Amino acid sequence: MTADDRPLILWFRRDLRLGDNPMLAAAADSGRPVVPVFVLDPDTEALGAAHRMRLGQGLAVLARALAAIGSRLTFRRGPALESLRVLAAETGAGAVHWGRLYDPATVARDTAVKAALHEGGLEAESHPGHLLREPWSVATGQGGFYRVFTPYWRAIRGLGVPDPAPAPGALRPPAAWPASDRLEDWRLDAAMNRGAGIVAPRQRVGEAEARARVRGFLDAAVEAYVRGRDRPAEDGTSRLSQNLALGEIGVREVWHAAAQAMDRGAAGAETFLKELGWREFAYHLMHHTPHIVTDHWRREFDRFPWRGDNEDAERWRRGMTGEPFVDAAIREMYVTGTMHNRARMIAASYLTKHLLTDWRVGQRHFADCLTDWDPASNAMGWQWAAGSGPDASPFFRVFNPETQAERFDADGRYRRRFVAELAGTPGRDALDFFAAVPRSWGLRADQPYPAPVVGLAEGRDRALRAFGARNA
DNA sequence: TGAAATGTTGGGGCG
DNA sequence: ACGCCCCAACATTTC
Repeated sequence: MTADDRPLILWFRRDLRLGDNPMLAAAADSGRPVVPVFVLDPDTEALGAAHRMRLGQGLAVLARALAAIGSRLTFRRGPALESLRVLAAETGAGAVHWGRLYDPATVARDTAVKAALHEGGLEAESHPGHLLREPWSVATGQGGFYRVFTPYWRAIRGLGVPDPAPAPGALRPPAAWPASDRLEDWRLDAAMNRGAGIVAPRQRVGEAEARARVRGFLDAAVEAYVRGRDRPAEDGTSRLSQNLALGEIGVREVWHAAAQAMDRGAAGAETFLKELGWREFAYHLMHHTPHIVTDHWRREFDRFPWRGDNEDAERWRRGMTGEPFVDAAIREMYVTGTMHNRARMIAASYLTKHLLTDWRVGQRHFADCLTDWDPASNAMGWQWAAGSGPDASPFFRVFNPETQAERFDADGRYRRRFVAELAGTPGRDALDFFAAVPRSWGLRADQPYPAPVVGLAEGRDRALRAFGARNA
């Protein structure tokens, strides 16, 4: 039997890179013609506006990177299975390969796609690469899964991580390139409205930029990471989340680079590796308990008297709670597309505790506004903040935004950077907030800063009473 | 990867 | 010299 020489379709999803990409390495090794494709699937691409825009930026850069090695990214729109079948028929492809994803909706879709492709006589193969390890490959001594981060971390810390595969120097083209949509015609930034023009230029897009950032971070900021990562006014974090979310850089490559930095004595490298461990833990949890994405992980919170969406939550969404650290956090998100980790904890604690609002209200809003949105990290983070998650902050652990500001933004630089009303002469970022948000909100930089939605002591007491009532 | 209330301790001022 | 009070600093408990 001769080797199959029919083209191989490479279905790109959240792995917009050439290096450290097992699917791509396998395709290059096969020697077969390769047809790279991205399918905009209406069923599963009901994405938040910011992430959707950011996806468009990533796809444009990936298309150029593929062109540079003599290949071409084909854009198709429609249900994934149908689109892949049609493309296979058009190109005479015998196989579809893709990089595995782990959120419940995508797993369900991909399982069905794989079965149907097999049934249609096509080879269908999924590859790892989005994570350091497959979520099911880590188990406790009892054979179960981990519910607490520290033992999980101890378990994976010493395990080997596969070496990154090098980027292929070339991909064999098919006899003829299939027709493609024009990416620009998809208008992936349309849902962001005014925000697109503010957020887009602030993104670090693509594999080359991500890799440069890894190098820069591991050469400098990582030394002060243990403290610096908690100070949102400083450039003390890796800021790689937007790239990891879209797979613009492989997490395994980042892991090895950080491990090397640790070996040469870089102070914060171990702490940074641990953050990659948190991402991994989020996926481990999402695999074993998929309901973490939609329901309280601890079912007893089903009886908690959460407020659904409400006017206070709307003020939170608008960055107008009157609580400076919280508003700075929200406004940072509108302007930059991301939010500092410390700020996320504070904003989330404030919404779920001081405003007693269901964490899913915040989860949805973050999913709509973050360019680095990730289904596992977003769900775990919100449930952690709300107290309803595994290894979570207990519900009665209520962040005081003013105390937090004292500790992590003592000179007020972060708050003034994003809250124009608090700055004598507001800077670019503070003013851009007003340019990014909908005109219908009627916000202006020269209006007085609002009074707090709720007193800190009052909000805290209300949350603690609600928690007490739940237990009664 | 809290915060606030409450408890304990020990030094110094003072009669 | 001694007890008493005050209070800061720290520790523990509670939510």
